[in-house]
Amino acid sequence: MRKRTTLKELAKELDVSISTVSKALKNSPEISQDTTDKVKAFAKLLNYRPNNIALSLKNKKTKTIGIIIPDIVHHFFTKVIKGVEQYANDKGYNVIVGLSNESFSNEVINMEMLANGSIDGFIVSMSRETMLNQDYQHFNETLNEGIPLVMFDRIVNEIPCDKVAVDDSMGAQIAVETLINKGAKKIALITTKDYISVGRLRTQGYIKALKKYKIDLIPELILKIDDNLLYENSIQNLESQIKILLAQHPDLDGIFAVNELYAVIAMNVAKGIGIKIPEKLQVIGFTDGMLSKHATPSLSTVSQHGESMGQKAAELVINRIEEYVNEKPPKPFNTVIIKTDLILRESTK
Amino acid sequence: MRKRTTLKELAKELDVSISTVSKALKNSPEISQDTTDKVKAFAKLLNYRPNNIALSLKNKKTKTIGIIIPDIVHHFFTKVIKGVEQYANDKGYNVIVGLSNESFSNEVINMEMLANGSIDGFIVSMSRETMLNQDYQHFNETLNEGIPLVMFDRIVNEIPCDKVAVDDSMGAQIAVETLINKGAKKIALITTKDYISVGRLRTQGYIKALKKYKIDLIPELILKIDDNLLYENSIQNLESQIKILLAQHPDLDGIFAVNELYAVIAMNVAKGIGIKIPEKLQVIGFTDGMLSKHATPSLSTVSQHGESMGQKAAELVINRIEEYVNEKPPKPFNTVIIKTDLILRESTK
DNA sequence: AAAATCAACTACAACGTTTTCGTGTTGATA
DNA sequence: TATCAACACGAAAACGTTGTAGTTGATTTT
Repeated sequence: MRKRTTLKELAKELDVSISTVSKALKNSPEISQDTTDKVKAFAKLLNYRPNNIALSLKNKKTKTIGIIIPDIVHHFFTKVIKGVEQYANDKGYNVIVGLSNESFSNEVINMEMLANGSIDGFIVSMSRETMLNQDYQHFNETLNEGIPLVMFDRIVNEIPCDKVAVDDSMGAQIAVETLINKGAKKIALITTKDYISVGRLRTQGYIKALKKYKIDLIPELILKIDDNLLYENSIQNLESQIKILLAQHPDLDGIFAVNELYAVIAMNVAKGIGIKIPEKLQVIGFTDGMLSKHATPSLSTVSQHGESMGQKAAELVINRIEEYVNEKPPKPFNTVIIKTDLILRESTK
Repeated sequence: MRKRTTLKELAKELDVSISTVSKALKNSPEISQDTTDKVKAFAKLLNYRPNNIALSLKNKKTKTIGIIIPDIVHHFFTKVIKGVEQYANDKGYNVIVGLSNESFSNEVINMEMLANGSIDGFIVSMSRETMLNQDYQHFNETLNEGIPLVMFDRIVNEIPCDKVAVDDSMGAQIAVETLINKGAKKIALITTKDYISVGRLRTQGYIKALKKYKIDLIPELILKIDDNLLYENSIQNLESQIKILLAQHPDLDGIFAVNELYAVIAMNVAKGIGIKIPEKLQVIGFTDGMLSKHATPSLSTVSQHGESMGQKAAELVINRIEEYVNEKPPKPFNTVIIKTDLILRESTK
């Protein structure tokens, strides 16, 4: 087991000073070509590579960013991570992932664990519990310590930082308008409880679309799901609610759901009781994941471009990080809105 | 913007030495109760938290582990990461994620980027290209440098390290035997090219099951998919191959696919040409993800317990890491096999 | 009263770098 | 021959910690 080579070792073997070795490896003009060549050759021989940690300590930057998300087993977040990785790696940054599991305390612990110098900046999507508590102290503390923070998807006005969001309201509105234009007269909404910002915004889009087309809003047609329950229970609960909805409103001809899972479940329930999709009932979801593509019928859905969001978020944090070092006057915070695309498939006419 | 507090600052303000502050915070008996109290109070006031990087440099361990995977937009890998995170966080470790995107050079670059002191150990699932190249030098180098490495899922004998794998062959065999027991006489296999170890092993399981039941192996019934193509093309290619297969073998009554995507696509193609599932054709996949649960009909599948794999892998690396520090004689390497479970749903009788 | 003990600290090296500021040779110039 | 760059290199500080090895001054021991 060969130990890592250090400058000191190279210096000793070559009988020069550590400084000389360091400079030679950096092609400093201070060092003669002769020595430089010798040092480099020897360094290569011993497979020298500088110790990142030492560099981090010296430079006070780690070249890594932390991303904190509520759940990794989720197509959307996974896309975002991919985007972050891409941009970050391009810029020579590493990405360290923390999972909050939708828990406030996990989020706090994770951020504290990383804020001790391990990372240069954060990219965060809040946990459900944090949104519910509305306790943003850990974010503000992070910001106070001068650590850049970019929030995405689940964002909130109270925190002064850069943000990346999907145009939830508009995406939803367009989806619902599309249903209307394709002939739907009575459209149900399957959404989350209000404290989830994206659910709330998508609900607003639904309402706007109805208003625009002067369709009366029927509160009974809005299912607000509490997916705080266990996964299996939550699904069964949703299924039975949809069953009731379809039974009570046999003339329902459109469903808009705020994620693809809800949409697919709705389709499955409807198919189960013999309702033809899209002939009798049209469905549009949100998030263009595996489920949408391979459901039967395949699901028309609003694509959020998670990868772009990730890239943008990474770009924003890294800009802040490198801006801090240049001591420029801080720029005002941006909120970047990523536009959605409606992808039409078989679940709409 | 309040800067991070250091021991030095605390020392200066309190007019004691840095050592005293450090020791007081660690409750050293060398320091009087009086001083200890004062230091602690002041540290709390200034929100002091030790700098991780400095500690890493001093202790020569970073308390973070790197996980390198081919793709993060993939239910199985995502489950594994979750398992790794869980165990690692429990033990006070952070997790840094690197994506190879199935590319050999990305894998190498990512590992080199992290091996420079940023992490204490690796958890890796090889990229497709690495398996194809059979170039494992970067792994061996890592091991030579004394960095523990645990491989999972896509493993290979040539690398002397701990491994975590699914019992691919047995999982597949049981699945195929189940199809046979449920009345299937002519069973097709949809698998990957042979250089993917898991595909190869699952193929072996298929063959074993046929042999056991004395069913002749018909080479035409084995579809070896090259998913090295772009996603969309790859899917279209697969669809047309399945279409041909079903046309040429109208008596086909079983399909075993080595992942859930292939299985779902096969079901969709079959349904498209009017074949009833499971009455006429039974299908079993591999990997228990979202698709399996919510396809119509829902897919019977072999569950690989990704989360357990992740936990086990994390346990193995961390054990190695902490073993190294204790300078114990190295233990022989383990290969842990995680057993699969067959989950029966609607795609089988 | 000298020596030993003790409590409560401080100094310093070390972890691996980078970088600033020397410093000792050269060879050329005045 | 004294002066001065130019050249090639080295010493040391700094990043933030920790732990070992002093260093005090006071108290106890003999």
